[in-house]
Amino acid sequence: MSRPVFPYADASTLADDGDLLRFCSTCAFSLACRAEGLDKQELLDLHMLVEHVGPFAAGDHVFREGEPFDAIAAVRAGTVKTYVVERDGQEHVLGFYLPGEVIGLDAIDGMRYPCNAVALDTVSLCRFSFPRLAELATRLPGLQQHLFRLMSRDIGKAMRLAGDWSADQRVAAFLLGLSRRLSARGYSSRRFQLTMARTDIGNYLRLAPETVSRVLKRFQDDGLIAVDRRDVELTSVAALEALAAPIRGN
Amino acid sequence: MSRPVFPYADASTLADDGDLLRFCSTCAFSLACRAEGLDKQELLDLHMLVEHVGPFAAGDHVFREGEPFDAIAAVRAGTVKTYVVERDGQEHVLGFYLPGEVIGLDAIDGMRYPCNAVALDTVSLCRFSFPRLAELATRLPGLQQHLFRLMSRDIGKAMRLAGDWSADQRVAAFLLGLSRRLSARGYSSRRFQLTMARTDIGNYLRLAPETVSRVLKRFQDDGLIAVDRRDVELTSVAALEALAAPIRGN
DNA sequence: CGCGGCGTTTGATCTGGGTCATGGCGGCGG
DNA sequence: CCGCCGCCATGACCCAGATCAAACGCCGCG
Repeated sequence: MSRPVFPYADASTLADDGDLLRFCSTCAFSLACRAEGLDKQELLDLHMLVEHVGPFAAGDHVFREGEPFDAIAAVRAGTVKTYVVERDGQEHVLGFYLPGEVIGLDAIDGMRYPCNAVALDTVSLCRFSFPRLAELATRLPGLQQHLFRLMSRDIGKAMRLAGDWSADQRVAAFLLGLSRRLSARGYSSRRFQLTMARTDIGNYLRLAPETVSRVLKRFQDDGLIAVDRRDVELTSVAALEALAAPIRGN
Repeated sequence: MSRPVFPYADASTLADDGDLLRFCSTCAFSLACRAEGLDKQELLDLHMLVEHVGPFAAGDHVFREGEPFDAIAAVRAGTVKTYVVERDGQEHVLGFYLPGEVIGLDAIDGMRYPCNAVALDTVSLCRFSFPRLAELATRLPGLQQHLFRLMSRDIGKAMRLAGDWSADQRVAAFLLGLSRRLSARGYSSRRFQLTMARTDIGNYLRLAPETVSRVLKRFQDDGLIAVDRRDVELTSVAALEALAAPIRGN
């Protein structure tokens, strides 16, 4: 989490709202805050405390379990995986974070990162010092509200994953979740790459990697998807949604 | 959530810190804020927006899924269960909330309660209007920080429950979690009552109620606990902790 | 171009816990 | 005091998915 840093020293030179919007879109986090009603000056204040860090190469760690917490980060590009290692050496994947999503929120309580975060491909981040962000949030109610929403959303998401769903339901919900999240960031919702290994998917969904393979194979045989290695195409979103329906959201 | 209301109209009459502490202890929420560094005046501000609601009788609903969200609540006495009902009628327990714990945080994102909350015994609550609480939090950094921590903690808790633990591990962690949370509020950590039915425990831990029964029986045969109907005594905390170790926290 | 390793696929077998069925027990109302 | 009803316990059986085992590509490297 300490890397080449490119703070927005020139933030005050923006000319008009068009500039501002383009400026914001480099970091999804502030875009979301814009939706919460922050005005131009407030967004500039927010951007003054962003550090762009990265790129991280696949396999690089963004932070490690136990390190002191000082910042949350929004993914700007790439995929981040968070995980813990059980005492028996078993890896336990907590989440995958795509562009626009925020990592580190679970570290606020405890003031240490409770898990490891690793880049799955080439990753760039927007880093926000949390003390400074919290301080700013006392002056910008929209920012505070955005933080509350983000955290509230993560609570709901984690609770949903905890259900006792079947392997089919889990995999279908996982694929649809990726699809939805990618399309929200402008990528195709039908075709995309799995940036993570089958083993990672299994460790995330609490399934053996063999089971993930088998389910994907069966989905393909049944015409729900087309898989080739890490490339996926959803060929029957409706059927997937029927399977995943009970796990709303994700 | 609309019930007899007893706002703290007389908050400003407190004489000294002893009074204040006793005053705070009626609501664990503000006690925790006190630890975050709120001073006397700030605590009084906080108390001005508390509403004591209840009592609710066993089976009464505190709120229902889909209702508009306007307030979070700290449990003052009793146990609250939150749950959702799947489309197939299956009940899915999301959590049990003991005195001092806060319900409704998962409703901030979405502005509607995403689940039902029901009293398992006689329940009293401290209700905090969320818009007013958020507004106050912009003026009291310690309060904001406390809210961030609470939500961060819930994220971690939900993620831990999502692991693929064995029935023994789940039940052991559940018992220890209750023990720890109860003792934090001054109750015995060795002997306590299960305020929820076996079915509820199963729906929370993703186990069939029969499995809960069997595991409790085996724990008793192995000398880890003594169970009689809803009364439990932990007779070998060490052994339980060895089982539950991987599920740290709870 | 051949080699080696890892991620993945596929098949065979095993098992933890779910499901179904039955029976006991304690509490409450009549 | 009796009988009903909901919760709990216990046994028999079954199945989804884990585990074990083996072979197959894809890819980087010498």
